[in-house]
Amino acid sequence: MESPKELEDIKVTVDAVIFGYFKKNDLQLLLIQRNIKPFKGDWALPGRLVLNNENLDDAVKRELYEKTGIRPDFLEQLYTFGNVDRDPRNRVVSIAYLGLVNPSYHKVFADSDVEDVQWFSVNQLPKLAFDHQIIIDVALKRLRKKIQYQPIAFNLLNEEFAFSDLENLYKTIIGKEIDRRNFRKKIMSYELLNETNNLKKEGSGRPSKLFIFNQEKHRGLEEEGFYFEIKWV
Amino acid sequence: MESPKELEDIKVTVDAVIFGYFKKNDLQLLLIQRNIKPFKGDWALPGRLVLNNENLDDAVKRELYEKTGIRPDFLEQLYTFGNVDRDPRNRVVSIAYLGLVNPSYHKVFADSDVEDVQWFSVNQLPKLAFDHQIIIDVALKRLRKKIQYQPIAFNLLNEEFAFSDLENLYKTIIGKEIDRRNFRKKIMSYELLNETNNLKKEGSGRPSKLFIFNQEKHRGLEEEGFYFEIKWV
DNA sequence: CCAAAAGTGTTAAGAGTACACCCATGC
DNA sequence: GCATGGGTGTACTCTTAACACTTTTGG
Repeated sequence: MESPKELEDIKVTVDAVIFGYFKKNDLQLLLIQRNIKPFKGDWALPGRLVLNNENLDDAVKRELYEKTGIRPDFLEQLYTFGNVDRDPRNRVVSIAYLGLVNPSYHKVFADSDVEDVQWFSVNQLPKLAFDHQIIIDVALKRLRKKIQYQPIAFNLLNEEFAFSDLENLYKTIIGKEIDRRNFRKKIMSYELLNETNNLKKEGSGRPSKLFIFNQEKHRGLEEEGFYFEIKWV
Repeated sequence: MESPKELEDIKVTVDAVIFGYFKKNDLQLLLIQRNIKPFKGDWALPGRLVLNNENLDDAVKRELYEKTGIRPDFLEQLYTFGNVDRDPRNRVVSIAYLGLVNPSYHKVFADSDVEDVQWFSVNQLPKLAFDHQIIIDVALKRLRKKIQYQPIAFNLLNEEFAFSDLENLYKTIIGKEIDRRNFRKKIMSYELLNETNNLKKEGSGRPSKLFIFNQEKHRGLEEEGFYFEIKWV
């Protein structure tokens, strides 16, 4: 029943979907341009084969840092893509990760074995290699869902951020208008933001107070079984 | 920087965490007894190497059917476990799946390359091979969470079930008491249960009406962006 | 003083929670 | 008629949702 052709010879890779938030309405995604076949010249998620002696998480982190200069503030496993025909060369099973960074804290560069590294707006992605468009769709869906029950969006903002930044970030990711007053009330009710003495003055209008997300307090609450939730935003 | 030792030679497997609900308070899990080393004689999740020409999902389904006789009603990818030292023989990356079945619809048997197949109460598991206890912990956590926002628990019940069965199932999985009246009101408010004309008469007490979960209606609502939710049950 | 963005409170409707008695059956 | 489990309603509290004006700054 088993022909030799069916014997296992499967490559294992990791791929990373890294989101960065630039400014109002601009959620971007980190892509690399391939300089080898197949899909040479096309854009793809950063990723590579997993080495024998490295854990999956370490493999993604290293790959990201070495090939693009990024160390994401948030990184978690997304889903594993393993259909038979995803790569024309070999059977490849890829463990995809979802990461969040504040791009202003990380300067990206292209490693020598990559043609280029660039941020792309999620609304204007180039044609992607392999099944990477599907992976990105899954990642976006997860991100949209997850910011509603876990306070992970802060990883996309500056350490000190204005409340309107958070509000715009949520609007951008969810793609809906939200009621400013109710949103603020809800977020504030969790008492997870520390107010700083600093103000953001930018363009016209009244300057805004800056806040810092209190990671320690959040971890504490999480252990007590607390759950963050923003209903339908 | 790369020694030959680091070159990739990784095996890819799938493992399945299959839950079955027997009766009040008895959530069980399907395990097989290994008859080869390592961990010979120990119990483990059903699983095996993925063949070159089969998708991951197909691999789990086939493995389950061939080795235990089960075709789960609900099956989804859980998480991928790939730490370096999970298997003493080789580097193995395992894509774990979470499945739900009604055990009375599936008679289990042990395939020839397996010592035995058995259901175990989740509260009384034997010592498990590899890192399978960790996989099970992740699966249980996911199940507890997921029944609160997706109506998947019905896959564990008979097609026609009494309301109290559902209630006990939730109590068993979540491990908390729930208010019968409020629970019923909430579930009924989704209008996803069709009442049948049949009654369940069993032991003493008033017979109970039997219901059927309306899959089609649920799929329809899901497409409209409907979300099922049972708050903290 | 005008434009722009930040900051703020109240009310009405809906959802969640707590709680106890009657009903239908078997023995 | 009693023991067992099934079936049901109401009042209170808390959360959500809708909604608009004042404040602070720069130009």
